[in-house]
Order: sequence, then structure tokens, then C-alpha cells
Amino acid sequence: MHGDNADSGAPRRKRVTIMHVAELAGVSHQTVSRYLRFNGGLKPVTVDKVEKAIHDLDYRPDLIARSMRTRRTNRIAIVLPELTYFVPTPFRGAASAAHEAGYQIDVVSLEGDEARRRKRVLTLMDSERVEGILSFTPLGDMLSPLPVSPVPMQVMGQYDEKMRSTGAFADGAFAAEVVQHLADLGHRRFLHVAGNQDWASARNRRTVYLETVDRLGLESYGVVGGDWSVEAGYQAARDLPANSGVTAIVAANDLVAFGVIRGLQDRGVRVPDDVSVVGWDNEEIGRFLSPTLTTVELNLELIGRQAMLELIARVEDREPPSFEHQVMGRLIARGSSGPAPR
Amino acid sequence: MHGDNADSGAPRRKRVTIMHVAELAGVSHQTVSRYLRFNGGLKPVTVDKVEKAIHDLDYRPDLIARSMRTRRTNRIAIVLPELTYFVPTPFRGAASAAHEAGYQIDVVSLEGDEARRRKRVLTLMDSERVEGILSFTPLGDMLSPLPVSPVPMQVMGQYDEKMRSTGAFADGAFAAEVVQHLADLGHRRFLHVAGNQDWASARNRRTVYLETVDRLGLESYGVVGGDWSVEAGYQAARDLPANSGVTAIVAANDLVAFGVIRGLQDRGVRVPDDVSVVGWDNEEIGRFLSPTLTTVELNLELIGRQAMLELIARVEDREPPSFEHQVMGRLIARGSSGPAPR
DNA sequence: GCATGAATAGTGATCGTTCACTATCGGAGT
DNA sequence: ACTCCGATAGTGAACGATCACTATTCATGC
Repeated sequence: MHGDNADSGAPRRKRVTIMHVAELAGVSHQTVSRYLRFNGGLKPVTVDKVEKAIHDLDYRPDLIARSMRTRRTNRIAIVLPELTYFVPTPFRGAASAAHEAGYQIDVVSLEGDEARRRKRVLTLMDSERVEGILSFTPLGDMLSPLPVSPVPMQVMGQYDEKMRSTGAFADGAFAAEVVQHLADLGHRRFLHVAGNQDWASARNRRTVYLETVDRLGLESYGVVGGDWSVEAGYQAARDLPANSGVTAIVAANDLVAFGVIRGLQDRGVRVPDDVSVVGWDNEEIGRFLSPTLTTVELNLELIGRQAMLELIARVEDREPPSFEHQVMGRLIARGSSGPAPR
Repeated sequence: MHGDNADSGAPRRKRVTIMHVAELAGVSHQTVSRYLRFNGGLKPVTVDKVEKAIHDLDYRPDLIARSMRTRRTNRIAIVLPELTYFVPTPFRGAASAAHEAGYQIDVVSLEGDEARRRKRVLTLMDSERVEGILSFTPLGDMLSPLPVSPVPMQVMGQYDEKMRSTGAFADGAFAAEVVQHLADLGHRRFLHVAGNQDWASARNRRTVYLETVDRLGLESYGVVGGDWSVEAGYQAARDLPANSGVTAIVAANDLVAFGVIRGLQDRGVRVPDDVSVVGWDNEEIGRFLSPTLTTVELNLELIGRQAMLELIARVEDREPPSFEHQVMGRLIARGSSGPAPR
């Protein structure tokens, strides 16, 4: 094992405080404090003395005491859903953006019923004193009965009523591109194999799919599935009546799409000659399937990063940075989508 | 830089403290404190008064002030690698185990060179005062030049010199089972398509593979690959000389195995008639490939959970719980592995 | 009537910083 | 010679809890 220093009863040297540093350097504690926070207003001679003392004592400031006094914690909470299906990539983007900006990340998973979740969020804001909350899961109107929340919250994957993304991670927008792509190929009648509707991204893809089909004057044969699984895709393909007239299937992700294709092939339906299939996520296997898989690639890292940067801007009461020109994703047309059969 | 929120301006009501509660309840602050920590030693009448005051004021204790005084933080850091390939499942298990035990999770990613990483860990221990560190990435002898570390650290995926897992996540152990399974089927000459050797799990699988082949008196044709990708598997299969004599391929994970199978099939090699292939992770697609994929299923959630529980036990200076009888994983034999051709 | 002690409640110090003031020192301007 | 001012450094209080003591209450036994 690594450091099983069992003897926690070790002769634990007492904590080095700013006072010890001050004493050794022959200055006041306040001078050391000034040094710690900004390197200005001190004579070079003083700076040297303080630096030497800090180094000799191996001093590191106690962030808890600092927070105690400054009322700031430099801590942002990332709220995850029940942790059953959590996508690491946007998390990563968000976490590293926060670290770069000098914030620490607290990870919290919200479990239990509405009341417990609400209580947890309140505790986060008040007791743990996080300065911002980035949620990967919808929080509903959890805080609505509150006097205006003092802690900025950012929820990934929210849309406004016009289907424009608000916040970030509103990746569903690309569902419109997918449908458009298929429509351009002459398809008129669609099926959507959705992901687990507990996830915002699944709901968003579904909603935008329906909205776009409608807007373009096309037809949706229906929405099936609902758990992101290969199995769900397979079943959806098996269960599709031969006379459904569906020629294009929009799958919630690449795994589902893979299942759909297998299911179709097992029935003797050709892809894309008879039916086109589009996935989502651009997973590597898509390039190795036959046919190769048309899919949507999202820059999830960037999406997570952006959400965090927006949140931090709000925490610091600044204008959020603009991401207008950032490319959040793209459609990758490959072999599984082709012209509609006439 | 951040922090220039000169004054957040909002009409932020002043914080409710234990003093306000005490005043409203008509007791001393110490009585309130006693109530907060344990519900004993107080007269029911007093308890009622305090509870009412807490509720009326919507009081929540300031955990920072508490930590300041108690010298405890109830905070455990989870250290992640550079976040380029991080597996969420064990993280989830670890995080929820910690939450259940009343600890908060701090997520830290270690970046930069050895010196920066070392400094970061020291900061964690001293400045942020985490009580334990669970690392998903090897930390080397980062702390060796330290006076015995006061903070327990647990590193996932370490083996002792006998290839027994120490700590947790030492999932590589199942590589022995995989090789045994193939040996039982008559295979004698193996190839390993490894994962990215930056990851402990990849190194462990590789090491245990080699050790087992050796121990059973078999032959390893070699170890290739090294990035967990479908592509790597595909290339490995394409590059394998026809006369290599290899009849069994152990892939680092299911994606790699998928690539291997595609590569073999594209060359006209039959799986499993000519060559057997085994994957790792029991991803859902394995059941839908043809042939279906023999693989290893790991209970990653449990593995993460166990690592965290061990760490917490050490933090609290208790005997770590025993996981002797827990099943960490199993081999799932399916269509892609069969008897060696004679 | 008083000592005893358990149960309950209160007082003041303390954790390690930073904040709000105040103090000192020199040099420049009047 | 005096004030004034900027640059630099110091003093004591404050952040909000808990800890270590001390004080009060009240039932009990003699």
C-alpha cells in the first residue's frame, strides 16, 4: 500500500502560523499577511526576510482561517445527478476551467426526494458557503420559494422557450441539423429512438427533434426507446412495422444507433439503402461499423468549460465571456445515412 | 484574475449566527452549540426552544467556522489524472461512499510536472486541510522526502510484488483468469493488445498478463497497442504476421477487442475458429457483435467504494473493513473465445 | 440543614487569518 | 521649522464556531 502511516499518533508538529513566520522574520503578522496577498507595498528587504522565513518554516497559509475572515471560499460546487449516468467529459472541462481560475471544486451528488435535494442545495450555499453552483442535473424550481438566492447557479442543458440554448450544454440544438440533413436527402418520415428522459440532453434531443420535424413540415412516426442502450435501439428496429413508412431513424447516441442498425440488418433491412440511421457522440466504433455511422460530434469539454466560465463570471459579477463563435459540435455524415428510397 | 467583485452590492442580509439563535431562544450560545453537535444533555424544554429559534431564523451552521475551531474539515480529496481518460464509475462509487460517511469530496486534477504536482498535494494536505486523499493516478514517491505524512493517502490500482491487489482497483488480477480461460481451451501462444500505459489499470493488465503466461508455461508473442482505441486493435490485427502462431488475443478492453475482431475478419481470419479474442469491461455492444464478445466484467462501482471506505477507515484510525468475500468481477465467456485450432 | 454529585447551562478563550485603524519615517513644499 | 503626504509597518478586533472550565440547579442521603 502506499502511505499507510498508521501512527496517526505521530509527534505531529504544531501548525506553523503566520505568527511564527512573523516572529522569525522579525516583522509583524500583518506584514506577512500583506506579503501573502499581494506583493506590493513592501520594501524589498522586508520581502526577502518574509520569504526566507516562509521557506525555512515550510509555511503554508490555512485557507480555512482565511475563508473565515474574508467570507470567501473560492469554492464552486458541481452538482451531479444521482450519479447513474454521468458524462465525464463536460465535467472535466468544467473542473479544469475552475481550477485555472483559482477555484476549488466540490462534487456533490443530489440524492433522495425533492425536499432532501433542496435542503442539500441550501446547505451548500449557506453552510459550506460555495460561491457558485454548476449543476449537471435540472434543479427545477428548487429555490423559488427562497429570498433571492445569493449564490449564482448554472444549470447545463436548459433551453428557453425558443429552443435556443441558455446556459450551456444545450447540445440538443444539433438535432435540428440532423433532421435537416436527412430531409435534404429526401427523407420525409422519421423515427426517434430517444435516450433516458431523466437526462436533460436526452430530453433536449427529443424536443428539438420533434420541433424540427414539425417546422420542416415532415412527419414523425413516433418516439421510442428511453434508456440509451444498444438493446433499446435493437428492439426499436425489430418492433418497427414493415409498413411504417419510416426511412430515417434518429438515435439518441451511437450505441443506440448501433443497436438500431443491428436490428434492421437482422430483419434484412438495408442501411442506408432502405433506412438511414444517425447516431450521436462520434464514438470511435462508428468508424468501424458497416456501414460507418453518421453521427454528431460535440465538443463536450468545451461545453463544460463554457458553462463554468459563465458561472464564474456571474460569481465575480462580471460580464460572461462570449462564446458566439465557438463551434460546439458538428454533424459528421458517413455511410449510414443516404438518399431516401424513392 | 478574479476576485474583483469590489462589492457584490446585493442587499445581502447578514449571516445568522449561533449567537442570534441563542438570543432568540433565551439560552447561551454554548447551549445551542451543544444542541448542534449531539442531542443529549439538554432538557426537552431547552431543546424545543433552540429548535424553534433555529427554525425561525432559518439558521444553518457555518462549517468553515466549525472547521476553524475543531481542526477538522470532513473533506476528502479525490485526485484525478490529467483527466484525459478517466473512468466515471469507480469515481461514483468512491464519491457516494464518502458522502454516505459524511465527508465532502474535493476534486483535484494533478497537472504539470512532478514539482507542481507535489506542491499541489502538499497544499491539499496543509492549506486546504483535506483529511484524506484518494488518488486515481499514481503519485510515485511524491511524498517520500516528507516527514511522515499526516494525511492518509490511498492510491487505486497498486499491486504488491506478488501481484496481489493492494489498495483497491487492482483490477488487473483478472488478466490471470483470462489467460487461464484461454489456456484451458488449448491456446498456447498469445498476443496482448495493451491499453495506454499511463494508466495503472493498463499497466496492471499487461503485467499480470505477462506474469501469468510465464507462470503457466505459455508463450507471449508480444505486447502491442497502447492507447485503448479501436484503431489500435484493428492495426494490431492487421499487422500480425500470418505465421505468428498466435491463436489467442487478450485485448485491453472491449473497444480494442472490437477493433481486433474487425481487423482479423477483414483479413479473412475467423473468430473464434482461427483466433480467440477476449475483451474487458463488458460493454453492452459486446453482446451484439458477431461473434459475441468474451470479456471481463468488473464491479467498478464497488471497487471505487471499497477504496474510499479503506481510506476513511484510515482517516478515522479504525481497522479497514474487510472485502475478502466481495466479488470484484468475473469472466464472461461468450462467442469470441473457443477451442484452439489443432 | 448541609454536603454530595449528577444534570444542565453559562463564561471566556481560542482556532489563523484579514480588516480597519493607527503609527512611524523621510522627504518635499511652504 | 512646520505641515503634509506617501510609503511602509504595526495594533487590536473580528470572522463564527467549539473547547475547557466554571456555575447553577436540584434531588438525594445522612
